Amino acid sequence: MDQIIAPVITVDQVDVGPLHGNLGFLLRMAQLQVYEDFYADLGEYGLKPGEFSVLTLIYKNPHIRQGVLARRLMIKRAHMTKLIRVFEDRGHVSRTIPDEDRRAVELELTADGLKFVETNWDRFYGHEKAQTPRLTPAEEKQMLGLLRKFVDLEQGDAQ
Amino acid sequence: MDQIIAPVITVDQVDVGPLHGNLGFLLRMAQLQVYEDFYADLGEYGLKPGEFSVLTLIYKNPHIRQGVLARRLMIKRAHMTKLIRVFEDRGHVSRTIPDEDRRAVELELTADGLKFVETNWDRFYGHEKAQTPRLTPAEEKQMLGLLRKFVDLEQGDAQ
DNA sequence: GTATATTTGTTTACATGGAAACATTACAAA
DNA sequence: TTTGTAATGTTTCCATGTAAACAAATATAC
Repeated sequence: MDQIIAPVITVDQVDVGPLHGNLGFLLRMAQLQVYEDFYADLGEYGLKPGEFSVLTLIYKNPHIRQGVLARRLMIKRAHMTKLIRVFEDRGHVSRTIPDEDRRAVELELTADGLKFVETNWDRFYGHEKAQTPRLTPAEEKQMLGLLRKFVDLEQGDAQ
Repeated sequence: MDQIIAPVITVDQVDVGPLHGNLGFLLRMAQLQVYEDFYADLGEYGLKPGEFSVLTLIYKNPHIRQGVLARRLMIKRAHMTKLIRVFEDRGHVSRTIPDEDRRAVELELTADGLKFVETNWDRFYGHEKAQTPRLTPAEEKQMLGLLRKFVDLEQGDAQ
């Protein structure tokens, strides 16, 4: 007796339903894909996106306070404490408690930290170019602009 | 003797440098903001974005296999195992091992799971509307289209 | 001035998610 | 067949990130 077998759904047949128009879902997927590319390229150097962002902001804003850094990168203070401790242990970042406000902590790159950032700068920020072009250059520019507006980072131009 | 005090950097004065044009960074920031809104609205109901996505896909694709679901949502198989176990314990999802391939697991909503999805559908997918409009409707539509193209989900229409 | 509230960073305990090794089943080669 | 290889899901261990309670310093109210 023949049996009716339900067809097996393959990945590209999956009906994502309303997720098709869901911003949170699409942002998450996009981010995962970008990170995947990132690690495929740079994983071997032990560079991580979040860590390098932190160092970049300290590099660009010496004496920035830990809480300001955390808010700007949307990293929780509790987590920032741990991140900074690692950098301090590596000798890449120094912490100073300012006299004006002895609750705060001001951050600075050490000489080693500076060297690390500068030698890895291109490897890190030149990275986007290498990717498989999922969007045309015009589309990518458009998307970056929309994202900046979305996250309220429209002011000023890039480095 | 007067002392020269270095000006304290505030959040909106932070120079983000090349992160200004960095896709990974902007995507991450955008995603964090969307999730923040989401939890502000729906946190009290105990709904989580990832969980509801899983249920939605099982709802829209009954008998989908666990691995297919994982790949589509870019969730690692190891993690999917844990997610599905929770749904099973809650009585929202049932697992079946098909005869055609006894390694696989096919997923289905239980009656309770179906009820849960349907009663929470609007609360979940009607959510985007309520947000502070960071983008105009036209810009939002544009962004969704670009994101879909970016993540290769262009085919088909929503819902 | 003193009391209260807020800000800043840390600690601790927990939640979320991934990597690697594994067991089982299916497939391919000979 | 049987022998090796790949696919599927699970387990264990670890990394990343958050929540809540806390300590210290500052700001605010009276």
